[in-house]
Amino acid sequence: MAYWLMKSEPDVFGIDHLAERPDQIEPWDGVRNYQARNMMRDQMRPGDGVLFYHSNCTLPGVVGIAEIATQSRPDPTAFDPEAKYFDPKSDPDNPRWYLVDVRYVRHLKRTITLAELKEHSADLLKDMPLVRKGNRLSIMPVTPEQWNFILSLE
DNA sequence: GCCAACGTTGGC
DNA sequence: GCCAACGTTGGC
Repeated sequence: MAYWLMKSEPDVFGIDHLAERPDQIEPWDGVRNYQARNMMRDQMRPGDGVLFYHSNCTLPGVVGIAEIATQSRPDPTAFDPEAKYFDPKSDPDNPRWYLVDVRYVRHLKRTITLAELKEHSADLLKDMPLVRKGNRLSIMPVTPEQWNFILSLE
């Protein structure tokens, strides 16, 4: 079982939206970055743990825990000309983009802020892309050590 | 294959 | 709203 961190903008789709979904599950569509795609397509497995991160907001940070609910499958929004993330270069016979379903587990008791996590960017979290300047990766692997450490801050 | 231009992310 | 950092695109 592996661990991940997944970013989302709370104004668009935050942890509260996930918790309020029927079955508390949501397809993680719209990812259009190859590194992030490869992780979803090739490495994520049902049951993997997810740190749910809020980005582009007043208090960026880890706000909850989710889990991977399904194996990856092609992202249908890439084939839909009406969809925001339509990609004419993605062919149903040879899909370019993939998604997994994400299931809500729980809110954290408080937000573990990016500022707090950055305090550990020289030691415990030094290999985590999240705490590096200019990082834009929306999905990243988390080691068991990082997972345990971050949640110990709760 | 190089690289400038462009668009997006996301903290602040 | 600003802007640094970065990924992608497309001309050559």
